[in-house]
Amino acid sequence: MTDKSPFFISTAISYPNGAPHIGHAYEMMATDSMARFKRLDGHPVFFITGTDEHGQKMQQTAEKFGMTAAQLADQNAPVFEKMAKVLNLSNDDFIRTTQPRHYEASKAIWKAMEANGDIYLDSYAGWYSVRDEAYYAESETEVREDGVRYGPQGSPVEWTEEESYFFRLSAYEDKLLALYEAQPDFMGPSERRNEVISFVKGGLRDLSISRTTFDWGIPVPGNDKHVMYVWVDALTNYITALGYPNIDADKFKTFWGNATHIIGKDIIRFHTVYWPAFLMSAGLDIPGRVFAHGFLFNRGEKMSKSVGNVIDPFGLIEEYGLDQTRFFFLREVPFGQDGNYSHEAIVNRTNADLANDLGNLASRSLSMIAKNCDKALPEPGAFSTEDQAMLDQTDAMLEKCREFMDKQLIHKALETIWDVVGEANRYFASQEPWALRKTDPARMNTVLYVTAEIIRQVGILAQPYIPESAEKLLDLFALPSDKRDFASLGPVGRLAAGTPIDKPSPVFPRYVEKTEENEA
RNA sequence: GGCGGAGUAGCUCAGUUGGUUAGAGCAGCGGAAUCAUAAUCCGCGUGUCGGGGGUUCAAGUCCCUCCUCCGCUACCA
Repeated sequence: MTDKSPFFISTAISYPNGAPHIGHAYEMMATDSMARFKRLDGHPVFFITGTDEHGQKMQQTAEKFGMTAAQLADQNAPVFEKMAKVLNLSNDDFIRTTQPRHYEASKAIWKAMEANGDIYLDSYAGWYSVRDEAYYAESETEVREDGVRYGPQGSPVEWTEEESYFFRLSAYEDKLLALYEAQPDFMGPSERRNEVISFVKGGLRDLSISRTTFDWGIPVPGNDKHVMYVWVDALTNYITALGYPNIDADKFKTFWGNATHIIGKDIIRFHTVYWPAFLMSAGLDIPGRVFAHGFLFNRGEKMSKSVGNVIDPFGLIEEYGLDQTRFFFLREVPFGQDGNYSHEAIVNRTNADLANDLGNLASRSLSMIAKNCDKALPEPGAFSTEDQAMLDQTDAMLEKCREFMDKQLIHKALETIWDVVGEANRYFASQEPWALRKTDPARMNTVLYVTAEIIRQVGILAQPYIPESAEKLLDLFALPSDKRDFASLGPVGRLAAGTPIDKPSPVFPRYVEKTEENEA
């Protein structure tokens, strides 16, 4: 109600040298919930995701399939775009780094860094890992029994010598440390801070930012023999979306300056060291927050193609339902930590929280209204202590959720909402409206009214996480679309007596195990 | 090797500045109810709070030490 500042948020862009996996989907779902939350809370929001299509890995993968890198990108990027749609993302743009606008932005930031005296030409020789896209010192590598030399990440390296442009990262050590000091919330979760700080304190070497050994990338301005290092290119996508280099346009002025980047914990260094250094060099504002989420494991095991336990997001959604999938990962996994997936866990969690606790509460209370109150929300009497306590807890949800979401604690926000759902079930059972029907209909009306009001607010607050189901839930009250944002939460938006309520249709189906009996 | 984090009920975790019988959710067991999506509500845990030692009237909560796991980082044959 107070702060309505513009909000820019991004996922990392995905590398489409293969099919999307659950990790990509997870990041998208989580970021989407934050974008939706801010929108419903009255902020202008710009939310982007996309694909990072350049680099040697793309080129090599493409060669394996006998196609060009561009063809591979054109084949795979749309799958990621489709996934965003299937996940019901509310993204305002989808950046592909092969788009002309992105070439323009990348060349512009390069020139800006160059104009600032931070780019110089030198040469680089060393052990290079194609998979890691990185050079390693000889001491970091080892020759294994198979006669092949491997880098610290376990990927093969080869001796490479090339002319390369360098970014004067070493000049930014103090500035970065000052940034971390001045902006304690610059990165999260907080455990990551020390790691990054000690890395920077350990001394920064200038960064090689161009390649000549392949050509699938954005040409370096003024020297076509070089393509940009894929991370210069990739990070720039965030401002491409805002129309960079046109920094005087409204879009850029409105949304750049306090960005929130949601990323995986594996790429935190690129986002908390390189990216702010690039931005400082180019004279642009630094993001407000970089938050790294954890990895998802399949029954405690890392997912990998060789183990064959990779989860296909499309299949997951088909099996359990979109909102069930969204809810499970956002509620079950503390955001920022690693998480676990299993069939039992998702069935338990979604059946218990969605179908049983919320769905059934809506069903039993609204059914009673439809049957006993002339299909309209009854007029409540004076609120009892129990009624008022219940409403107070409900009205207090927004404030708590807001605080949690500002810190990317998605699971805590959901916990707050579902605490109310649990309390509402206890309230409903203890008030026994079905018994009051005969003994005290007026009191029954009050209990049903209070319960309906709780469901209204839960529905509104659940929209960022389970948009489709929340919409259906609110439809049960025929709530107008302009009464569904967070400004309608709390006492100001109380349901009006007389609101028509039909016999409710189920919003959250239970997941029933497939057995041979059920199949037949 | 260094730095940091973690080790609490079957599972996932809470446990403020040390203080009554260590908590929640889920799973499990028993009961109630029948408005409801066989959903809901109530009751039920002999947990060495990783091991050992110490400080204290009092420690999961502080100190020392050891073990295990994880992250970052360094290095040596």
